[in-house]
Amino acid sequence: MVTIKDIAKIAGVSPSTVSRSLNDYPNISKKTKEKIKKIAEDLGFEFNEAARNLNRKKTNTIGVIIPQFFDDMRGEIFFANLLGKLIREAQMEGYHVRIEYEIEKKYIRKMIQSRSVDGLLLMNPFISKEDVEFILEKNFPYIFLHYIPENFMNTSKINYVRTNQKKGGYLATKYLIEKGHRKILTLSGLSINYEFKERTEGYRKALKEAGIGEEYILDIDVTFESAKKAIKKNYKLLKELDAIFAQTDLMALGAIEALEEMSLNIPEDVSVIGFDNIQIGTYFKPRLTTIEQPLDKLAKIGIKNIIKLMKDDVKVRKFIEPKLVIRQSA
Amino acid sequence: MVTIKDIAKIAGVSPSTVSRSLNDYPNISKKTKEKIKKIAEDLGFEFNEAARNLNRKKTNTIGVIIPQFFDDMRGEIFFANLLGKLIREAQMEGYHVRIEYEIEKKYIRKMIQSRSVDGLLLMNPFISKEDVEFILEKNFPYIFLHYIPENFMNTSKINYVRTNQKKGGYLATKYLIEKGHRKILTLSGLSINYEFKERTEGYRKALKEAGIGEEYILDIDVTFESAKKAIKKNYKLLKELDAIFAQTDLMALGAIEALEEMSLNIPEDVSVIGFDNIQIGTYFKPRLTTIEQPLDKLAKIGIKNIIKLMKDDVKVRKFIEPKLVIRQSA
DNA sequence: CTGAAAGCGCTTACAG
DNA sequence: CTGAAAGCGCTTACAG
Repeated sequence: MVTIKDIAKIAGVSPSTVSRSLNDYPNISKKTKEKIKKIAEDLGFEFNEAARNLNRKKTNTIGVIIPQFFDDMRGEIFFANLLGKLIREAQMEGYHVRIEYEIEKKYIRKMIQSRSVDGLLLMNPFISKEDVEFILEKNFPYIFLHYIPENFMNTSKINYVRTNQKKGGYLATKYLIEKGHRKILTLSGLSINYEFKERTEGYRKALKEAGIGEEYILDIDVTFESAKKAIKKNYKLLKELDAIFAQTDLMALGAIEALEEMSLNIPEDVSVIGFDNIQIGTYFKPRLTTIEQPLDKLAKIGIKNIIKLMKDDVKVRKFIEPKLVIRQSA
Repeated sequence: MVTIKDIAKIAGVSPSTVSRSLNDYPNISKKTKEKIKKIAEDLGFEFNEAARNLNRKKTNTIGVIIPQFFDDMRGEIFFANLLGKLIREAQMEGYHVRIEYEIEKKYIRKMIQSRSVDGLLLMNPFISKEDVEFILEKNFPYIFLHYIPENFMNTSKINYVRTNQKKGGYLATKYLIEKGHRKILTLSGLSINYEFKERTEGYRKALKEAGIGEEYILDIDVTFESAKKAIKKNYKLLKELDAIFAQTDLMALGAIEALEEMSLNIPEDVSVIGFDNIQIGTYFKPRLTTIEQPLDKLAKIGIKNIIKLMKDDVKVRKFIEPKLVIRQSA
């Protein structure tokens, strides 16, 4: 492997000069700088990353902690290549990304103490209190991405970048109301995660604004199958309804399948709106109307801000606005 | 940050002894070893990664090069969380993974020369000849994962882990034949990538084995839309056919939508089989019969073998066997 | 069983 | 504009 020492020897200068030249320091004569760059180029020299990191006390890499359920069904489909987007954004800013599951209790601690990363994007809702407190106490640069652990929801001093879930629920419900629907069922997963509570809050807010008194909330598993089952089971209730707000697209698809098997037409008999905007919705018939959580923005804003935070110790509290995507199902 | 020097001072020993203790060298008295471990634990000590990497001349990380089209539609859907699987497998083996797009011409070279990674999993079919030759010449540990660049297809000295595409095409076609079909159309993407050529070879092999003379091959874009269009356009041809082997699931779904719009029933009038086994196929009606490319195996075998190769300089040439998944569409 | 010393490949304050 | 020297935090051959 070629080092700056090798180059120094060939060029007849000191290693310091080589370092300065290759790093484009100002106080180096054009002549030697060019000579040295030429030699480095010819030899295919690249700085040894470990040596640099050790000396500079930074790694130019952003740690990303992903949740265990990331490769479950829901994760797989919803997070469609979020990792790819994070990698791309980081690379565009000149950083690397170190994506990991938190495989042991003190894993995050370890990443920090070993100085493996310069900052942390935390995407795990189940991150332990101890871990978070450690990060806070060390004043280590971090941002909660997409999720906030529930016990920190109400703390004001937390950094985050996440979708405005309540707004999403509100948009979905308001759209249905504007279409003339009054009896609107929402399929939620209240017991699973607070984001469903927030979506439901949005649902309520829209109903209230429209002066609609009746709520229909079903708290179920957030899967295709359980949505399908729930719709079939509540056959009677359904007769009175005119629209469904499913709080994930997969639930929406399950609901639609149930409705079709009951010979109901969508959206003529019942309108259905989903949440997430997974790509599948594009291929299903009827094409799914839904609320988009813009993952590319999540990635871009997350990366940009953790980098800013690594430099300046600013506060980062950003909401990403969800978007109504109108297609055929509602 | 706490270092072994700090621990040494507290324990009243030399840094060497601390290093040896924490690394569990045999020739250290139980007593001091335990004492030192206790102190390290109390202080929350972790080895500085950069220092270790510099000294040991390795990083414990595997580089993964992903293709630019990774976040295109096809990539997004087909590669469903392949990255997550790679990360998980690597972590289970005690390694990190550095996933990157090849953003500039000599990026791979740079990763090698800067000693950022110990080995490379190459997943880009468009990797340049120069890059590959550089890797080969440096004798740097690498494996082609899933793809092999076309100009190296016929070289015998290449390391790879990939799905047996020909076998996949064969299995799909053979299944259709066994179901009694004779006039089988295949929707391929011959001009896009050699993997489609291989699937088509498999198709041909199965036909030949069954003594079927007629081939129906459509070379189109491998998208939902173009498959749909192709089917509609070839309406006449279709009247004679009894089955379709679409070489991606998305094409299968496009074909199905076209057939349904033409009031044909699946599988009664026309059987359709796909390729990939993307998750969407599970939710569509009719549920998609398809050929699975087992991505979890790809990840696991890829990671396991690059690690082996980093240690031993063995040859790695592994095919992953695709699997027939029978559901409803054929 | 333990320590002193050299070295991994850089960067940079200091001196000239 | 350039060099010698110290230091980043480890590991390990050598000596005892």
